[in-house]
Amino acid sequence: MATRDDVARLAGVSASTVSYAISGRRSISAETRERVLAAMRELDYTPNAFARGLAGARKGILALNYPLRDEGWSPMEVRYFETATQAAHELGFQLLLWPNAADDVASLTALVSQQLVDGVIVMEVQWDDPRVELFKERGVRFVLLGRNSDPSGLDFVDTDFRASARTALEYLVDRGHRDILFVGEDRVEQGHGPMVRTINELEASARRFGVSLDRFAGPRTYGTGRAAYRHLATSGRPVTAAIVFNDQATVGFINAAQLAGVSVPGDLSVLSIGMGEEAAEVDPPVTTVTPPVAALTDTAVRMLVGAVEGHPATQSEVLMDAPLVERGSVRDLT
Amino acid sequence: MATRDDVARLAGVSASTVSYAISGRRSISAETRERVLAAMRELDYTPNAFARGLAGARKGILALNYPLRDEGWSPMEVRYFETATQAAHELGFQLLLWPNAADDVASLTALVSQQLVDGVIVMEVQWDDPRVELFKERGVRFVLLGRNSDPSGLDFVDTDFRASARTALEYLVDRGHRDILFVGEDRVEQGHGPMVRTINELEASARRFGVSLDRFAGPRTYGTGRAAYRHLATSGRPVTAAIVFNDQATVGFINAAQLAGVSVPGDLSVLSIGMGEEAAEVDPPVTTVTPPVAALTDTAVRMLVGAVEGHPATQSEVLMDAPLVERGSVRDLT
DNA sequence: GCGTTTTGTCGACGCGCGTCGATCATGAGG
DNA sequence: CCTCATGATCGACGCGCGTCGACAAAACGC
Repeated sequence: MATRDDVARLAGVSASTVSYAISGRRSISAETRERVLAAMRELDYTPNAFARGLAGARKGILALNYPLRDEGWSPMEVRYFETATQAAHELGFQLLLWPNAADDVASLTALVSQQLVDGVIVMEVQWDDPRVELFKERGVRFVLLGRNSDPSGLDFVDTDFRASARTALEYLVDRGHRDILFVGEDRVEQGHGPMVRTINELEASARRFGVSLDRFAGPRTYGTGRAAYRHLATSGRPVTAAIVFNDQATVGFINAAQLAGVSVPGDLSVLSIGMGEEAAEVDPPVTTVTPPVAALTDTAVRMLVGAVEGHPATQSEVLMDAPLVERGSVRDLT
Repeated sequence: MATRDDVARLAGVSASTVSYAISGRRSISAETRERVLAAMRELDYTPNAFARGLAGARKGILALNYPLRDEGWSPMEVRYFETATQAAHELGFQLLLWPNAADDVASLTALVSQQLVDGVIVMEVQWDDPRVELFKERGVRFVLLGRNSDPSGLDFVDTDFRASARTALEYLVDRGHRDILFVGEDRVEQGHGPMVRTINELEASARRFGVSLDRFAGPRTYGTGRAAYRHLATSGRPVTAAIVFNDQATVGFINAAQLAGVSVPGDLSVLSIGMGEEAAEVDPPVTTVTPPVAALTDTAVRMLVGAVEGHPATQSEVLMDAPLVERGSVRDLT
């Protein structure tokens, strides 16, 4: 493998000139730069990542701390990782996945202490998240993809789940639905921000609109959807529409209804919060309110990279709206 | 951040002694080692990853080259990544995801030239895969998770798809099924090894058993399953069982059948190749023949790490069986 | 008792690069 | 003609660690 010295020798310049020709941090005559670049091409030279990381301030590696649950990843979660990786690569960074749990402070400390990464993107942020303290103490740069209970002064990017919940409920109410079932995940107690904010807002809005809101929750599985339908069928409530914030359960819910002879959306409307493109593949295609995953991760990665490279942060607290995509799984009763 | 010199000073030894106390590559008296370890603990010292990578032979980073398709990842694919990450972490390595396509030689070359990684695990291996040549030329250590058309002399770990296909077909034939539909993916032309090997073996076995085998293929989507059922319904063939090698399509296929009033497995049996644990969540739970993902990635990672650390390879060509898990989606006609 | 290995430790060097200070040539300004 | 700023380049150093050779002390063989 060619090194900087090889390039310098071939180009007939000093080693530091090669560095400056690459980085552009000092002025180099056009002619010299050309000679250097030509030598680099000829030798097929690429700077050694470890030497750069050791000598310079920028290491070129980011970490995505994404706690994995037993259920594995849903398509949406995969997209977070996918788009984050892509955004990082576009900016010349590598992306490491750290699947450690939020409270696995020991492992995270060990990882961080190696000084391998320039910063961390923190996923699945809890209401009271120990990672915030940990990274602050250690002087590790980080951006939250989500929010804890008090995110003031922190860099974060999050979906505005209160607004999403309002959007979803209003959409149903506008179409004449007055008896609604909410199917969520059983993670409220664990301080899952999106679920907490969604439920709070749904209940507030339901009260305001004067509509009835039943609730059901379970793990993120197909089976939870079926269980939710059984719950609905046996509850005796005159539910005409369901909001499902549990992507795996959505399909199970719809299938269970259909197998019971209930038509969707003829007899029962379904609106999903959080399902991705796969919602278009279901029969019927599902109307969704979905976080703008690519925009979220893109913003988070750029914020982190901006901090690493010393650009002044243009914005450090970002809330994004989740757009509603109509696909026909909600019937208009009016 | 404390450095090796700080530890040495506190322990009253030289810097190199600290290194040897950590690595154990030279004998150190028990007493000295204890002093060093105590100093490390006191200063909360962790060796700097970049310095290690620069000075030593081992870099502590592996790459997983996993070409991502537009459909994103299925649960199975996620598990490959997940288990590989875990295996790497257990062995003290970090794992980078390189989602570059197999024929994106330029990008892969650029990544490899940075010398950031000790080796690469190659996923989605094609019949004629340019990466094999690329990595060989560049002297990059790699292990194939899969096989190209001529894997002799290469390190690889793969599922024995011929055996899996045989297992699946025999299972159905043993239970009296004589008219079978195979639903696959439309990736045969692109040289997708598992699909090619499976189809070849299925056709050979079908001929041997004297059973009829219809075929349908499509992208890895829920919709493909529905299309497959329409195909079956309009074909007029007396099909009693389907083998589906397309995890997303499996659910769509079953649902379409059920909505048409066809009971699974009462009227139609379904056996999936390649679905993971999520098969248990479907209604009815689906009988599967599934690659041992964790064992595969574990073996691949260990092979790679073994090579990196200079252990003699115990085995460099591994074929693993995909076990059949009965879950009740196949009816016994005998 | 004296050579000879073994054990434990130290100092020095190199990995490949980013960057600081110094140098030298050039041209502008007086 | 002499300053003084500017542009272009070079040499040296340091980042933090792994490892080699050297060396003193201890253990061994006879």
